[in-house]
Amino acid sequence: MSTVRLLVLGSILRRGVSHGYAVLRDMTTWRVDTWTNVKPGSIYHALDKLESQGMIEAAASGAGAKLGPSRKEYSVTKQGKAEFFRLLEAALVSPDILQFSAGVAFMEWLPRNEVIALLEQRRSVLDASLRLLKSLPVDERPSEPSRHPELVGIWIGYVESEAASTERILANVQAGRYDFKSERLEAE
Amino acid sequence: MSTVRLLVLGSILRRGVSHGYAVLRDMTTWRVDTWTNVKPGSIYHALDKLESQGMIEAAASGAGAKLGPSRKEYSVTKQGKAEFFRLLEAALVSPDILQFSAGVAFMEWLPRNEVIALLEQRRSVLDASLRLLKSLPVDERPSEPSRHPELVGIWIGYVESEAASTERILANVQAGRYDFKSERLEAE
DNA sequence: TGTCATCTAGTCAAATTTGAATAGAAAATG
DNA sequence: CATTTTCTATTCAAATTTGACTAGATGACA
Repeated sequence: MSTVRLLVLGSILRRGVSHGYAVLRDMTTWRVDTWTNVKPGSIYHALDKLESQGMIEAAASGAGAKLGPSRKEYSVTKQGKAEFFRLLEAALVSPDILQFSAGVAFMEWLPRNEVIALLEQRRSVLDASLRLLKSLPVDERPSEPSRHPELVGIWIGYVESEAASTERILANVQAGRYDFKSERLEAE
Repeated sequence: MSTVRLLVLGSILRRGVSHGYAVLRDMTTWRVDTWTNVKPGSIYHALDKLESQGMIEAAASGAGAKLGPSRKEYSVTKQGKAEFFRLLEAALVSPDILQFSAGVAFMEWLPRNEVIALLEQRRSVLDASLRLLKSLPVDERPSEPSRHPELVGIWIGYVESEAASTERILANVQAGRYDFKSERLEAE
C-alpha cells in the first residue's frame, strides 16, 4: 500500500494539480505496471484515503480545459508533502524491490546527501540479511523446505543482486550524476 | 493468493491429514515468513476456500492425540491434488520470486524430467523479459521515471539474478541431485 | 490448589486489492 | 447525421490480506 501511496503522491506533486485518471496514465506510461500492479481501484482508493487523511485536497476547481467526463482534481497539502518524504525515505531503505523502485523513481526530490545516506543504510540492511541467509543450515536431502539449498540459494541470489544495484546507484549518485531538485537552478 | 494455496496444499499433503495451526507452524518453521507473509488470517481463509471448492475435506475425525483446543482436520481430495500440481507447475515457470520459491520448495513432488522442462521454460520467459528491458530507452536526465537508467538497471539486475538461479537449479537437477518422489524406492 | 504464563487453535472487523462494469464525450465511419 | 468505436474518468462488489483479538488446555510454581 505504501508503494501506491508514494506513487500517487509523487504523480500529483509532479503535476501540481491532478486527478485519478491522470495518475493512472502516469503509472502506465512510466511502465510502473511492469513492476507493480496498480489497477484503477487501488489508485482511486488511495486517493480517497489520502483525501480523508488531509494529505491531498480537492483543488480550486478552476480546472484546465477538460475534454471528457468530469473529474476530481487534487493537490498535495503540506501534510501530504511531509508524508511523501516519509514514504520516499522508507522506500529508499527498503529491501523490497518494488518499494525501492518507487523510491528511486523519485529520489531526485531529496537532497543528494540524504539519498547517499539512505542508500548506504539500505546496503547495510541487505548485508545483514545476507549474513543471516548464509548462516542458514542446508541439507542435500532436506527434511524441510527451509533447509533446501536451492531455496536458500534463490534468496541469496536475490539479496546479492539488490546489494549490487544499491552499490551501483550509490556510486553514480556520489559521482555527481542525475539532476537533483535541490541543486537545480530554477529559471525565474 | 495462489502462493498461499500452493503452500497450504503442500503442507497438508506432506502430513496426510492436518489442520490450520499445523500449517501455520509449518510456515514458521520453514521460514516461509522470510519471503512471504502468511498471517493466520490468510491461512484460515485459504482453508475455508479450498474446502468450499472441494480441494480439501474434513478428515475422518478419528483424530490423533490432540492436546489443546479442538481443531478441524483436513485431507487433500483428488481434485485438490490436481490443483496442487497445477499450481506447482505454474509456480516453477513464474518470474515472480515468491511464487517460484514456493514451487522449488515442492519441486520433488514432480518427476525430474518435468521439472527440467519447466525450468527451461522459466529461463526463456526471463530471457524474453530481459531482452525487453534492455531495449528500453533511457535518459541520463530522464523526463519520466520510465526512462530512468537506475530504475531500468534495478530490473535488469533482478531478472538476471533470477535467470542465474534458474540456471543453477536446472544444472543441479539435471546432474541428478535431489530426491525426487517418483524415483524414490518406498520401503514397504 | 489457585493463578499466571505459555502453547495451541482459531475468529473477526477493517483495510486493501482485484477485476469487471459503468458512463460521458469526442472521433470515425458509412 | 445516425451509429459505432475509442478515449476519458470513475465506481463498485467480491476476493484477499492484515492485525489484533479470543479462548481452551497444560504446566509451573508458590
